[in-house]
Order: sequence, then C-alpha cells, then structure tokens
Amino acid sequence: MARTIGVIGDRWTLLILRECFLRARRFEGFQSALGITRHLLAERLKKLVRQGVLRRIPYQESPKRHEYILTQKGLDLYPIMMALVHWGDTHMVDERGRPLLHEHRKCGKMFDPVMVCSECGEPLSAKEVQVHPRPGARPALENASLERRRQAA
Amino acid sequence: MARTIGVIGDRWTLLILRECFLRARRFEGFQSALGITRHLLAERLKKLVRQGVLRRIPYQESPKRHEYILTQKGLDLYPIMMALVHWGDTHMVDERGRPLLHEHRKCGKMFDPVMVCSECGEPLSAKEVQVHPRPGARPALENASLERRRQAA
DNA sequence: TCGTACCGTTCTAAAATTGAACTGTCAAAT
DNA sequence: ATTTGACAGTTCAATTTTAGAACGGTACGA
Repeated sequence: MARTIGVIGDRWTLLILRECFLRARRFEGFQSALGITRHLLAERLKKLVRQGVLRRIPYQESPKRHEYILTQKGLDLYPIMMALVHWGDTHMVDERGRPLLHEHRKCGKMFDPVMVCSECGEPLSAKEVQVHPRPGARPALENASLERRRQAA
Repeated sequence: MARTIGVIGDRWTLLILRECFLRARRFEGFQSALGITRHLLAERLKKLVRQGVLRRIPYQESPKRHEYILTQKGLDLYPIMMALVHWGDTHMVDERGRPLLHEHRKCGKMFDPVMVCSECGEPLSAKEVQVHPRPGARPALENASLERRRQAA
C-alpha cells in the first residue's frame, strides 16, 4: 500500500488520472479541467510516465505534441477510482446528490461497485479478513498496554 | 471523487488509516509504526475526527488519554484500502513478493479483492462502463481537436 | 500581420512538512 | 525521594512543495 501511495498519493495525481479515465489526453485538457498549475501538471505527467502509468505518444511534429494515454498499469487503477467515487457517493454527497451515474454495458443497468472475494465471490468487509504477514513484512503493531503487561510478566 | 480525495488524499492519511485497520489505536502506536512527525500526526488525527472517519474515545482520566477508532464511515474505506493494496501487489512488488496475504474467514482461502457490478456480479473494467453526468456535474471534457473542428463548422 | 491554440518553463511568494526539542502527567523502579 | 520511562501532545526554525503569474516558442487561420 505504501508503494501505491508513492505513485498516486498526492492531491493532484488521482484527479489527473480521473481525467484520463474521462478521456482527457492533452496538457491543455487536463489543465483547464482541473485548474491545476501548469508547473505541477507538467511535473505530475512526467512522474506518471516515468512510473509507467501513462504513455507519452506523439500526435504531431513541429511543434512536437504528445498525448498522455493510460497504460495497462494505469487502466488497472480503475478499481481504486471506483472505490473512491463510491465512498464519496455514500458519505460525502450534498443535497444535489451524486454527480455521476455509472452504467454497466454488459448488463445495461446503473450499478455501484462492490468488492468481493476472488475465491468465493462474497462481498468483503474488514472484520472477515485475516492478515498473514510474510517474511520481509514490517513487524505487526502491538497494543501498547499488552506490550507492557507482557514485559512485566 | 474530488471530495473523497479531500479526506484521504495526502501522503499520510491513508497510511494512518491502514494502521487503524491493522488495529492501531493510540498516538504512540501510529507514530512509531509510521515514522510520521508528531506534529503532522496530531494534525491528521484531528482532521479525521472532524470528518467523522475516526472517533476519539477516552480510555483513562488523568492524564487524559484517548484512542482513535474507525467509525462506520471509516470502516467503509476498506474497499479503497484493498484496491490500493492489490494494485501495489500487482504492479509494485520487488523480488521479495507481496508483504501480506489476506485470508477470507468465511471461505477460509487466501484471496484477492475483485471489483464487480452490483447488478450482474461481473468483474468491472473501465471500457465496459458508461458514465452519465447528472444535473450539477461538471461539464464533460471535450477532445480538443474535436472542439476546434466543431467551432470551425 | 495579428490573434489564438498549444505545451511547456521560469520565477517569486505562500503554504505544508520535517526534525528536533519542549511540556506535562502519571506509574514503576531505584 | 528521586529518577526513569511511557504517553500525548505543542512549539518553532529550516526545508520542501505548491500556487500564481508571466514568459517563450511554434504553428494555424483570418
């Protein structure tokens, strides 16, 4: 998770990627849609290209112009986007309701995203999940008072 | 999505919440697990409490001490967490492999999270989803060259 | 020739973050 | 009785990031 946050964990990157999913491709498009400063936009696009989330494709020579296109790695961010949108729709709406609805072309209905278990297909919740650290993982956090009691014993 | 990012869209907040899901509850626990500066940690915890993601519960008087517990609103961030973790596991692993495995208590198996359509249960991908703006939504972005051509016509 | 679209870069001021030290209460150890 | 350490912050100077605005350069159409 820390590594993912290293890629998309700042105030603008996720919004830039949202525009990608909404079909933005060019510098000016991002800039006017988001109101981000041109400086930061250039910076962030470079970073995303370096990290393999976007690809920079020339679409004309002289002056050189490029479009920024999602790679597969970038497209794979879709569940994150949907999860963010859905949480906002659930907990941060105002009187006007949610700004967008999503239609699933396969079944033709308006839907919400649901996160399920890859093995049994049941919806997931935090309490039903047991975490198993693997070698190399950061040691688990101990409850401080438990810690003290154990040392005392 | 912008509103969700307003809540969790900075370099530390998501990591703090990860620790909450891993059972951290107290200031010192967060601080030593993350190496965040105490200043920022205090700031972020306050913000999360203000936004209703965490609740501040006293667990002793004199000196006053509190634990930070996820509210339902906070627990509902779980799909976002899992989506972030899974993307990292897929695209950002090094030789040591993924740091954690997740077991689904209901079915007893190690699993990955999958995002599916609430209506038909099929896995989602960006291309299968059609977006429908609702009144009040920001106007959709036009492709710049299309825009020009239309004005020219 | 002028205005405009496009894609950046450069610069300074403002804001956020870091790093380190400091405050203060209480419990346990010496 | 005094020291030590856990705990939960607050304060402050130094550094890093971000915002805001202007500037540079190519090309196209009127």
